[in-house]
Amino acid sequence: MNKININFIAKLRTSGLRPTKQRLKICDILFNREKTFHFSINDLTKILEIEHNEKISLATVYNTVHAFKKKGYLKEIHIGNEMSYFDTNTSSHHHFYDEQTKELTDISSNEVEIKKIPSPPSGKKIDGAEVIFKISKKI
Amino acid sequence: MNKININFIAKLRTSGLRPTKQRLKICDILFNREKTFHFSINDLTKILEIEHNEKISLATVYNTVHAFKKKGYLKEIHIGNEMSYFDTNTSSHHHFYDEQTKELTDISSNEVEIKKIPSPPSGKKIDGAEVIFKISKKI
DNA sequence: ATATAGTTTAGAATTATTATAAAGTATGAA
DNA sequence: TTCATACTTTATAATAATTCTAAACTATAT
Repeated sequence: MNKININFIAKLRTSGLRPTKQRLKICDILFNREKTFHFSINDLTKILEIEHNEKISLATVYNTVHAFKKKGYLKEIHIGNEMSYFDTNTSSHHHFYDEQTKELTDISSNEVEIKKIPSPPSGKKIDGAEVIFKISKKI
Repeated sequence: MNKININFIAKLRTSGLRPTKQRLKICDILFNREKTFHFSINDLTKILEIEHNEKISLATVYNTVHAFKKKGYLKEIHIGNEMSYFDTNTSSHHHFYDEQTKELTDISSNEVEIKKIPSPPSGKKIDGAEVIFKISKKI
């Protein structure tokens, strides 16, 4: 039980989530990283099983990830044709998406500037913009 | 068998797709429209069954839509958390996405201008950019 | 300690999509 | 025309991602 885990315990408690050992383990995997992390539920389950030798029920992995998303600790991304991806970088940012490798890379918000913004449909307001730059191998 | 259908027959033939009655019916629904059309396989199946009283096998609807996509007559879009959506507007363009109603609206390419473009990862080239403007009801 | 509300779990259910393999059909050649 | 053949359609089964369910478990406040 290190300092980092104590922080997670506090973080979860203030969010109204009980700091169970499953949630703490998942926190450890997701948030003890230098770089932001893009993952699917399947990725996370594999990491838990193989790298950490933890057998957390699949339903719990879903529950936890969705709880973290609801609390704003994760962001859900929908790109590509497959399943849901989650991103530990919850700030507004953009992505490179490699259609060949299906790989996602973050682009920080200040690297993109949208000059001309369309006016929203009447009665609607724009909450944000996300750009996906499709990339492929240079030939 | 009107003029429009004859055009579809020619179009399909030149694509190497046989103009079957199922494909022609789907062409009629998708492409005889003023505005571009965003739909899921489920939407299209419902339209076929209810509005046109056609019972085309679900597998055929999938096959046809994917064949049309491969030929470049449809574009697949991945936004929101659900299933695949297809767009009859295959030109490069952007979207408004209403997170409350899950509704998609087209934005033509010339209404958006990206000023600052990030440099792609090494060895990769940028093929295109798509912007999703998230909108919600004005309060 | 203990009651209670929040959590985890295995397994079933649901939903979207793809695969299969048999029956049907468009097409070009004879 | 007729016929062979390759392409299509179809119902059904299979797969895959996700959600539901209800019973067992556990953190927490009293």
